Amino acid sequence: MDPNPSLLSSPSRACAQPAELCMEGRRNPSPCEQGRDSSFSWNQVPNSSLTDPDWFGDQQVQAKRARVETIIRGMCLSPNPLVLGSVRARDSPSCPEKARERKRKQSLPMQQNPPKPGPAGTHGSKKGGPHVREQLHMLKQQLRQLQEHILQAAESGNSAPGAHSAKQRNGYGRWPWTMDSDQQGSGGDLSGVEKHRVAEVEHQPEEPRSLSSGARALLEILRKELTGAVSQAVDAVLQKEGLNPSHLKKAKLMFFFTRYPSSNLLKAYFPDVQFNRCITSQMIKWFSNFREFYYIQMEKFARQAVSDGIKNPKMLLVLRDSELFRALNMHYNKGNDFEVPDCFLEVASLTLQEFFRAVSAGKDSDPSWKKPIYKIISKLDSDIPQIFKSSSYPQEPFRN
DNA sequence: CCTCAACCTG
DNA sequence: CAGGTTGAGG
Repeated sequence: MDPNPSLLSSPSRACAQPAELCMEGRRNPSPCEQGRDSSFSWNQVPNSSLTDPDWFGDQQVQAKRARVETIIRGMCLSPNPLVLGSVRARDSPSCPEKARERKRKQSLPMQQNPPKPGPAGTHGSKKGGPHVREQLHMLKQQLRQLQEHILQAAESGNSAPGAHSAKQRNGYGRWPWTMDSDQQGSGGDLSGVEKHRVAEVEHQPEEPRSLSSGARALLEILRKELTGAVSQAVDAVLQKEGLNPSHLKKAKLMFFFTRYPSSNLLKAYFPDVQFNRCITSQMIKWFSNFREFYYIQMEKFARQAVSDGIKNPKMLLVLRDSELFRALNMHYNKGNDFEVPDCFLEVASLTLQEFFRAVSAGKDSDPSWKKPIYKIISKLDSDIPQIFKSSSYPQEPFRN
């Protein structure tokens, strides 16, 4: 119940004691208290940062989306979706669930009998993408079911002659209405356009009626259904496919609050990610890399301070106009579209001071001299603002 | 054994 | 940033 969270004495001290120093560059009285129920000043976040139209420029995501859509369209047109294999191909390296191959094998001595006839060097079967393939297959089936339903509906609820011709032309894997929508749109972008298209259809009061109103209404419904299905499919596939650039960006921002996130925490803050071993360890790895950069910078600047003849560690503060801050901000908040929380500056200052103390005391002769520092810093994680729990944060801050 | 984090490398 | 390696710890 202590209102003053007692995480070590250090963290608070960093800013509480040398008030004179802190005052220099600090703009606000530390908003990020470490208390359990600390209230984060999120709402006051940067009006300025919201003006950036390219906030988390999701061009990569869009590109990816376009690819997926192309694939899905391919599924519609080709009964033999070989295309699937090339789906993910490049960017994200697949994570072949490190098949723990128990090497105790060899109950048979000598003669290595590699049952794998495969070409040397290639990993047997698993070379295909991760789960994307399965997912696409599922989606394909779903679309197929939809097709069936549609046909059934068409047969039962419609006596118009026009409908029959449509049904007859509907060969395996060929859907007339998909052609139709392909024709009116620009080839590439489905999703974005798609939704508008649906809206258009809905509001279109009347079209030239060459078909019975029943048939026409049905077709419209069908089109709606299909576009909806495709849209969902795209989203599903996209969700994929593991971690995307916006996830990375979000993770970097989260680093301002937590240097040592637990996997549970990550799960809580990335609700749109389906965690499995690979994804989890990849994210953990991200933070590991973040820390690496962070500590390297700290050490670098600490040594600099030492060689500059600085004596009092308290003199070392990471302020928003410092070089160190620029380096860190550049790394974790490149677009500078996020306001770095003060709690991070405090932790950074403390880290810097710890490195300074260690180096100036010659502790760095010990191979594991950093360990104690890591231990200290690992206890200084702050709570992460709830907004981060939104899957769409910081994406589309202006959604509606 | 297995996991995790630091470390090193590309 | 991802891979691979290593050493500490459960």
